[in-house]
Amino acid sequence: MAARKPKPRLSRERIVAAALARLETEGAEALSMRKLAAELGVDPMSIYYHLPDKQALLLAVFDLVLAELPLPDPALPWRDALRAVGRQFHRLAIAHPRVFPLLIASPYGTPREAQVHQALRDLLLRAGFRAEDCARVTQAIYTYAVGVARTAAHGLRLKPFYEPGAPPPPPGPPMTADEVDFSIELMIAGIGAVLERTQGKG
Amino acid sequence: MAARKPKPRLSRERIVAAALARLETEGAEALSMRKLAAELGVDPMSIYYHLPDKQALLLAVFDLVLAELPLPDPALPWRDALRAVGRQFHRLAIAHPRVFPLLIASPYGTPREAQVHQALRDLLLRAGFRAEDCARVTQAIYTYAVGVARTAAHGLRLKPFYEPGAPPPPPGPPMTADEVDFSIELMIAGIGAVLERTQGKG
DNA sequence: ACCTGAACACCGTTCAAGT
DNA sequence: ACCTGAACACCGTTCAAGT
Repeated sequence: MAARKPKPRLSRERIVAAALARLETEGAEALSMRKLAAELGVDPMSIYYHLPDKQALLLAVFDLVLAELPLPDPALPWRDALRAVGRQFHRLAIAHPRVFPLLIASPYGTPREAQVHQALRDLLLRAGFRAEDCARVTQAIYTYAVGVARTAAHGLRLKPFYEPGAPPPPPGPPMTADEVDFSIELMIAGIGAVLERTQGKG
Repeated sequence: MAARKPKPRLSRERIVAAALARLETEGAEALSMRKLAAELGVDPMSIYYHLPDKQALLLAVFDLVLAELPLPDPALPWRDALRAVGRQFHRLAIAHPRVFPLLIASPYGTPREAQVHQALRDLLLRAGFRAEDCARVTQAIYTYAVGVARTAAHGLRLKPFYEPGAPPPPPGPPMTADEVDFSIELMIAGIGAVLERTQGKG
């Protein structure tokens, strides 16, 4: 008779995937190296053979999630390309409401994050805007995306003040598609206005 | 001879102030109930008489910091009022680079946060915009502020990838005043454009 | 009313060892 | 090469007790 748990061998991939799954379903405080190991049917220290420490594990999870974000389409006019990326990002933030708050709180960047950033900058450069404007606009977009990530996860979150006994609040209500579209158009209008101001473009 | 440490009696205020100071100087991971108690020259459990738990302590710290943010001036035209609040918020975020990442990662709101939110909404209402636009614009502003809080604390933070041995990165480089002003003008231009679109206002 | 101290159920990680 | 297990130095918090 075969073993009930096939124990398909540990690997970096399997660990990171399990960490992501656990994070999504149980929340951040449930993600400990020990519980994760237990779930994988393995000694806590086994994880450390594949990843140096918990911080590295978290960053691997972040990068896995960000890999789902498509890069802006260089064939599209910049407004359309930005709108598409904005919507995709919102979709992702809604899909991973436990991951993004951790991601934006982290002081470390991930490779994928840098890649997306670069792609946005290239998009604006190709649209013909001045290089220093592109850098600043990209920064503004990035800044806004951070905010979307949190708002998507927690909503406006003005009401539920903390009460010691109470269970942690559910991840919602998320930003609606309408609200995000409103925000995106607001940003695009702002970018257009600022860029027209420094050069006759649009 | 008087005691060397006067031990000026424990109080909620003293605890919260010490927590904020510790957070700023030593970073988040150095803020444990035990270390805080040691610094206050007191048994760890003494803190629990004044505050229910660590989460409540953190929220008290957040509210203390946010109390420094002045409300928008109702006498000013909305663009000027928003610009002033934006700059103040950036100044605050720069001044508390260890606090804001925790604040924006938290799922709980604080009373002061709700108060600021309400004041922004009132400002836009008084400016004569439609109520539902005001709500959405306020949400966009809030969303952007969250991003500013993180960018101010960590910068764009695309480069320093995590290395296991290395010490945690310093809190900077912060967003510069120029970059923030660029962002603020971008947002104001966007708000103006969106609002003009739904009604003939400016 | 305000503070203490032992105890409990956890953490992440080091280090030497096993296969 | 890959995994284990004991051990260390921590956590936040409960609970009964002291003043």
